[in-house]
Amino acid sequence: MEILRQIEEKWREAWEREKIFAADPDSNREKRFITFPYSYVNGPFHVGHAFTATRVDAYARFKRMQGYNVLFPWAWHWTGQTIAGASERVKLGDEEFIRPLREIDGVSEDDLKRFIDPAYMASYYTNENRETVRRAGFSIDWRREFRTASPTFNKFIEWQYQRLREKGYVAKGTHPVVWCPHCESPTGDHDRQEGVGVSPEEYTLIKFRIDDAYLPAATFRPETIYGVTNMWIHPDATYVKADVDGEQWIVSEKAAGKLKEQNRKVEITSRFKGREIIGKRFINPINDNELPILPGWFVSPDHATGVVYSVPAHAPYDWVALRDLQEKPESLKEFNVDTDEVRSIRPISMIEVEGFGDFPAVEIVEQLRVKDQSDPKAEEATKLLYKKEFHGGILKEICGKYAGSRVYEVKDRLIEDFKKKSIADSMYDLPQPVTCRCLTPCIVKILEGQWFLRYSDEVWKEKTRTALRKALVYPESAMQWFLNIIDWLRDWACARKTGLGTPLPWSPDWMVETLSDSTVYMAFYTINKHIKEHNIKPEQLTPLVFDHIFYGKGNLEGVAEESGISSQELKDMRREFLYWYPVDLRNSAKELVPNHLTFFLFHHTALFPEHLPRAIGVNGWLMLEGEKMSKSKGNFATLRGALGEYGADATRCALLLCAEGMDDPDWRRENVRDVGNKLESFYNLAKSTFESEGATERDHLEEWLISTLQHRIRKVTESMETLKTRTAIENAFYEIWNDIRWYRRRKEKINTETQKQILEVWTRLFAPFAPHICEEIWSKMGKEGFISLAEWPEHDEDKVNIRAEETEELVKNVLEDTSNILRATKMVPKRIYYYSASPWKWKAYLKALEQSLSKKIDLSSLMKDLMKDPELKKAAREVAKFARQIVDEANRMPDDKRRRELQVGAMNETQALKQAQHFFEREFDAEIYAHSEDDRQHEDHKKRAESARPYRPAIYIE
RNA sequence: GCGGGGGUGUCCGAGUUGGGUCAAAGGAGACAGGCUUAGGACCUGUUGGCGAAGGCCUGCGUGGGUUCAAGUCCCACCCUCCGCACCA
Repeated sequence: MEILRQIEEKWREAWEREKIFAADPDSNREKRFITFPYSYVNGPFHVGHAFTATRVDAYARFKRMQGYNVLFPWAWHWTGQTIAGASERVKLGDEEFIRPLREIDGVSEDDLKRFIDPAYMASYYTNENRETVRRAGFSIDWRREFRTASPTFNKFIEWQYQRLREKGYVAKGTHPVVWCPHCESPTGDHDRQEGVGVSPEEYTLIKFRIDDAYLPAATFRPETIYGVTNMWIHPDATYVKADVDGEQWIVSEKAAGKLKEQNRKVEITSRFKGREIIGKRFINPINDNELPILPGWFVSPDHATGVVYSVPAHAPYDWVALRDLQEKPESLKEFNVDTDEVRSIRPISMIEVEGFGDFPAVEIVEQLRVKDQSDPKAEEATKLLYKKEFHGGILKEICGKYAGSRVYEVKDRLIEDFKKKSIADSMYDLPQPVTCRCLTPCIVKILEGQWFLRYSDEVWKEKTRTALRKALVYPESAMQWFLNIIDWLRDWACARKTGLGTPLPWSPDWMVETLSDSTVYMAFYTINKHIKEHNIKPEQLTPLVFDHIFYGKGNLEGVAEESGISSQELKDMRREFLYWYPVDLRNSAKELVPNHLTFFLFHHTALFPEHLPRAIGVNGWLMLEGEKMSKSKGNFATLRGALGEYGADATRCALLLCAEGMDDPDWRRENVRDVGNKLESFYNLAKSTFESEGATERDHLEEWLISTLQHRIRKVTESMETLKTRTAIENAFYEIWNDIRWYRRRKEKINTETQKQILEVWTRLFAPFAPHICEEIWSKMGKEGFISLAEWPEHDEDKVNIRAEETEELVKNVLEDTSNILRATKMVPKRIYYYSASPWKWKAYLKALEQSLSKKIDLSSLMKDLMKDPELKKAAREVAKFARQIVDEANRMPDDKRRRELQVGAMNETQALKQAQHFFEREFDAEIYAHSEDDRQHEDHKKRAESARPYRPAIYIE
C-alpha cells in the first residue's frame, strides 16, 4: 500500500511539472472539450462528487490517449444562498450544524470562528477541495480555474444576462410563491419546518350572487356548478364583507388577508359570524336558481375563501352534511332556516360514472360507512370519488354545452369560459399547512416584478428539443426524461435578493440565482486562461468585448481600443473560444437533469446556437454502504478521506466499478479495500512480468491470448465511447486478468515475450482508470514519455485468430465434460482416453452448418445432400444416425457461431488434445490419451468412441 | 397524481435493442486446496438441485400469452428507487 502511495505522489508531481494536461488550441489536432459541473463549495468534496468526476476524468484520459487535444477544466461554485446560510448557522452557534464540520470535515476551531464570513468559508473549502481534486489525479488544466464570485466572471454573467434579456428570454413576471410573512422571502422546501413538498394550488372561485354582493365559493371542480343545491358556511367562523377589486365579496376573514397578498385590493367593510347569513338565499349564475345558505361545520375558514357550495350528488362531504341536517332538523333550530325546505333538498345528478348510479357520493358514503361530516372517512371518500369522476366521469345532459364530455377534457375550457363570463375568479392557497423554519405559518404570495427566464416559451422549448435530439445522450434512456423536462419546465425565477451572486446589470438590487449563472460558463474556461495570464481587469471585460470574442462582432481595433485589451489578446481569446467550443461532453449526476443540464441546453440554444453541446452524460447518485449519504447522520465519506485511506487509483477504480448508466453506485469500504489489494497484485504481476526472462516458445495459446485481447480492446473502447465506464474498467482490468490466468493455467512455460506484449496493451487500457500505477509500470517497462499521453490500443483484426479461439473452446469443453463425468460417477481416474470425431463426421457437420446458414434444415434434405458425397454414401447408415444428432444442433446454432465454425473448418482435434495432454494430466491427475475415433486403442472403447462429435470428443475413463 | 429508472442465483451486478452459444459474464461472500512463521494478503479450483458417463429437473418480480425455442417478444398486475421548482 505504501509503495502505491509513493508512486501516486511521484507521478502527480511529474504531470504537474511537465504540465501535460494544459491544453492549448492546436489546429493539427481535433479537440475534445470535456466538462464536469463545478461543485458547490459549502463543504468538502465527497465520494459522490468523485464518482461523477472520475467518470469525466477517465473519459478525458481515454480521449487524450486516442490522440485528441483534450481540455478538462475546473471551477468552483460560490454563488447562492447556501454558503450564506451555512455561515449564518455557524454564527448562531447551531451545534447540530457545527459538529459535522468539526468531526467530518476536520475544520479547526480557529477556522470555524472565521466561518461567520461566508467568503472565508467558501475560500476555505475551495482550497481544501482543490488539493483533494489534485490528489485524485484528475487531468485538469488548472490555468483556467475560477470561482463564480470573481469579478471577471461576474462580467461574463452580466454579458450573458444582458444578451438574454435583449433576445427576450428574460422578462419580468408575476408568480405565486409560498411565502413567510416574517422572513419576507419565499420559503423553499429546505427552509420549512412543516409542509415539505407543498406548493400553491389554484382554486376556482364561483361567484354566487347574494343581494348586492358575491359569495365566491372555492373549488377544484367548477364543473359541478350544474349540481348545486345550497351553500355551506361555517356558522361560528368570522366572515367579512369586503370590497375586492371593486366588487363586494363575502369571504372568511382569513381569506381576505390572503387575497391581499395575491395582488387584490381588499377593503373590509364589515365583520360578522357566519350564522348571520345562514338562511339567506343566493343565485346560481348558471341557471338563476335561488338556493339557501346552510350551516356546514366541516367548512374550514382557513381554507381558500371559507365559502363552499354544495353538490350532494357528487361530493361526499356535501351529501353527509346535508344528511346530517335532514336527520337532525333540531340542529337547524338556532338558524333562520326552513326545515321543510332542507328536507326537500334532493341531490342533482350531473356526472355519469361507470360503476355508479345517479348519486355516486351517496353510494360511496354508504360503502365507506361515513358517519357524519366530522368523520375522517369523508376525506377518503372525497379523494376516491374525485379521482374516479375526473378520469372516468362524463357530464350529463344538464351541463348544457359541456354535456357528453369527459371531465378531464373539459375542465380547463370550462374554467376559461366561466372566467370570461365573470362567473368565476380564482385564488391560490396551500392544500396543507406550511410552516417556515422560523415557525411562522406560510401563505401564498403573488410576487410581482420578479425576473424570470422564460422557459415556458414554446419557441425556445422547441429549439432546445432540437438541440437535445442532435446531441448524444448517455445513457440513451435519459433522452426521454430530458424531453419530458423540457415540456414541463415553466418560467424560472432567475434572480434573488439574498446570498452571493452577480447583480443583474439592469437592476442591481437583484442577483442572478445560482442555477441561472451556471449555464454557459464553459465558454468562460476557454478565455479565462488569457484573462489570468494578461491580468485583464474586470472593467475591461465590457459586453462588447464578449460580443467580439464569442460572436466576432465589432471591429477588432475598435474593441481593443475601447477596452484596453490588446488586439492580439482579443484575437487569441476569440481563437481559443472558436477552437474549444462547443462542449463535447458534459456529465453530471441525474439530480441535475431537471434543472442544470436542461438549463444548460436552453441557454446554449439562446446564446450559442452555432455551438450546441455534442453530448450529455448522466449517472446515478452515490449511496454509502447502501444508505443515502447524509452529513448530519454521519453517513458521509469525503474524497480526501478515501484518498488517504485507499489511495487515488483504488478509489477511482472502486468508484467506477460501482455502477454505470443511471444506476446508483453503492460505495462500500470493503469493496474499496479489495480493489486496493487487487491493484497491488496487478502491480506485482506486472513487475514480475517485465523483470522475468523466460521461454519464448509459441503455440496456439499465445495466439489465443493475443486474439482474445483484441476483443477486450474493442469492448473497452466501445464502452468508453458511450461512457459505460463500469463495463470498460471491468473488461480492462478483470477480464484481461482472467484471460492471463487461463493462459497461465494452461501453459507450462510462460512465454515472457507475449506476456510483456500483453502487459504493454493492458496497462494502456487500464491507464484512464488507474493512471498512477500505470505510469509506473509504463516507465518500468522502459517506455518513453507518459502513459497518459501514450497511444490508445487499437483492435487489430489481423491478430484475431478464430482457429486458436475455437481450439481453446474445444479444450474448455473437454475439461468441463470430463469434470462432469467424474462428478457424476465419482470416479478417481487412472487413464482418460479422448477420441475425436472422424473426418467424415466433420464433413457432414460442416455441410449441415453450411446448409443451415440460409434456411432451416431437415433430416431428409440434409441426407440427400450428404449422399451426393461418395465417401459418405459408403457409410450411409452411420451417416444417417449422425445426421439425426446434428440437425437440431445446426438449426439452433446462432448465426455468428455458425460462421465462425465454418471459417475454422475441420479441426485436427486429436492434435489439439495431444497438445493439451499435460494440461489435462495436471488437472485430472491421470494419464491422458488422445486419438481419433477411427484409431481407438482398445476394442471395448468402441461404443463410446463412436459417440464422438465435432467439438465434443468422446471420453472414456478408467 | 405525473414523469423517469429498476425488479436476475447467498449478496452486488451483466445479459433484455436484433428470442437460440444462458444454469445465466464479472465481482463479493462461502467452501476446498496451495503458498507462507502467520495472515482479513496472494495463487488455484468449487459454489441451484439431482445424477454410477458428458445428462436431466427447477429457475431470471407475479399471472397469462406468442414461438420448435423466452431472462430476452406481447398483455395485465404487483413491488421499489428517484425527480416534481424560487433550491443546490
